[in-house]
Amino acid sequence: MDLFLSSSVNRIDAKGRVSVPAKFRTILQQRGFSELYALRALDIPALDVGGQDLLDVYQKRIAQEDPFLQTADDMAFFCYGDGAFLKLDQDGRITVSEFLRGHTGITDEVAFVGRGHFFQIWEPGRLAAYGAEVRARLLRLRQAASTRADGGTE
Amino acid sequence: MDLFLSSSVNRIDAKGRVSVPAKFRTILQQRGFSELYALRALDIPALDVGGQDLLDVYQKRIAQEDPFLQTADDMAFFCYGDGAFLKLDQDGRITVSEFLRGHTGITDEVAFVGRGHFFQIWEPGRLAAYGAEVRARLLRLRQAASTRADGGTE
DNA sequence: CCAGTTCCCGTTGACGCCCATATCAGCCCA
DNA sequence: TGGGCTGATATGGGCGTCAACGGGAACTGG
Repeated sequence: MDLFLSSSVNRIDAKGRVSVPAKFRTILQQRGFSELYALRALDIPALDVGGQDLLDVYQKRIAQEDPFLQTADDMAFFCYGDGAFLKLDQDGRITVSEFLRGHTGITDEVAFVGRGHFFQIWEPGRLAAYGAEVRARLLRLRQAASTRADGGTE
Repeated sequence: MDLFLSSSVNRIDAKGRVSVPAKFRTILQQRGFSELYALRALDIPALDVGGQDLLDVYQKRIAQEDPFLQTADDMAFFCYGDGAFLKLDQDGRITVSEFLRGHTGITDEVAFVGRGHFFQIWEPGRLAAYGAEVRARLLRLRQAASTRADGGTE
């Protein structure tokens, strides 16, 4: 299976390194990437991480915009300025730089979360809080739907 | 018959493994799956488990949503982030990770419950409590219906 | 020369692979 | 009808492999 799926938490060592889960590394290797592209997510304290293919997606999106308009400028600023390459060492670890810590609040542990064609990096506590939010929203969606179907018996 | 049906309880051994019921394994093998896809259920302390086909169902559902809206994001987060692959060992066992224990409250025994095209994993005690709830709800429904049919004997 | 980084090695614990045993159900045969 | 045989299943445990992790040593750029 070549999808990023499931989540796990790894510890940061004294040198500021953390192991990327082996499952995720395997997927990246299959696609031929030895470097990760990381991007600060817009509205959550997390980073979207993937191979160069993730960057390509954004670049193609930007190419569609009119270069004279502000949107193109904003997008480019976002994806280059708020992005970074993370190098994997021989043991499959990355160094947790200030770039990562600042946006996520990461201190000594990192949560890796699969998102399908990419994955995310979180501070474990914040991830748990966000996960609860998401579940609450989905549950409301579901209840709204079943209430309509029932005709309101609950 | 290729439906997940009936329930059974198996014990977790000292290494944290538990046998998946042979009937369920047979069904999965017939469909050609050697890996299970497990997903934390939204409103109950159980996991929905199936083959990759179960994941496909969710992916198709997500594909219907506008990828730029929050709902699509929530759904993807739920099905990838709150999901995991469970690998069967050669004896048809899975290891009960923290991923399973946290959401279900499982400690030393696991209840497997058939649900048709997938099955569920429960902590036996909670399953019994939930079963009682469900029966009570169905009973009320039935009584309400027969009361109305009687012409309002209240 | 120093700080940060990269390479490399050893340790530890978790997990997968393999085999052994117990329990049970179905079955055959007397 | 009853008793033993047989095969399948659940369960226990030994052992090798690998991932996560810690730390020493070399390297590099300022």
